[in-house]
Amino acid sequence: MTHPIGLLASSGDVAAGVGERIRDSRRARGMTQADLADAVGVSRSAVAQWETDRAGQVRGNLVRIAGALGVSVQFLLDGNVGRRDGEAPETATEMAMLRLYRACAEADRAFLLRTARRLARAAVEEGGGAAENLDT
Amino acid sequence: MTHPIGLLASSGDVAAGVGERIRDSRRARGMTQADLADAVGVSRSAVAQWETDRAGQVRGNLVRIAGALGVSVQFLLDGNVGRRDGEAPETATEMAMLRLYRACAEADRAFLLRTARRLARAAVEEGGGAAENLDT
DNA sequence: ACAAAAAGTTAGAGATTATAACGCGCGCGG
DNA sequence: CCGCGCGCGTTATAATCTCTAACTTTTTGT
Repeated sequence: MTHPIGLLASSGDVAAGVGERIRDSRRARGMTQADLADAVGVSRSAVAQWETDRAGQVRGNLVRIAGALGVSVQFLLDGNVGRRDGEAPETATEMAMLRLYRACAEADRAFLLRTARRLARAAVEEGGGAAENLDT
Repeated sequence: MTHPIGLLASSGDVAAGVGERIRDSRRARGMTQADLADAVGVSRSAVAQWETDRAGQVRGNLVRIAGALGVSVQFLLDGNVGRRDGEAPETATEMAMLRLYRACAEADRAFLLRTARRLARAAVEEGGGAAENLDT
């Protein structure tokens, strides 16, 4: 039942080094802590705590911080290391499936999804394996 | 002009709709709330609360959630505002369709295609829209 | 229709964060 | 030399938010 999913982004602290990147980005823009605090809408000491990793996570302010600093949230969190692109349709029939799906009416799309889900499930169970076929 | 990304996160509530995207992405992978909860390491109800926007922000789990769902944090937060709308679909339901289609057995895939084609054709005729290329 | 699984909801405990206040170090002018 | 402003780090406290557990409702499958 338990799925060891930690293969992708598991090891250690996920948000390690966030403060450092915040500080670097801030200085890069020539802002003081007070400036950033003002831009984000928090107190100056809050910024100081972010940058010293005293506040493990930065709550919802992350998005505003990224906005004020002109960087992406992804960069603040990961440092832009583990860039992983989503998957795109590969074969022609898959693209066709997609096009048809888009052309359907809302209700029909729902129907298609449910049908597909049932069929897929059946296939998975038939194949004997767990749900690994639906991964990545 | 030195704002590569800063322009995106400028307006209003930044984290609106996070829950919806989490739920869509989860379903796209054919996971239950319990599965995602297991993968992230929290309780099932926590996931339910994320998806219903009851827990305003998702704290540091966002990174783990994104990892378990195979999407980027940026997508969960911003919804990938600037995505290309050409052929590559990253919307959750479309990805779901694709994923399920792939998981189906050969015969079932053919069946899905036929069904989709029929429904799509009906929709086109109904909506009076220009008949696009639904072949292939 | 019925049973089971999945999802939604609530109350409460626990943990985390923002704020305010204080201290430290540095540069500058009188 | 001393005081002053400035930028920054740190601590204690109050407020906030999130997670867990248990229950209810909805959906799914036979």
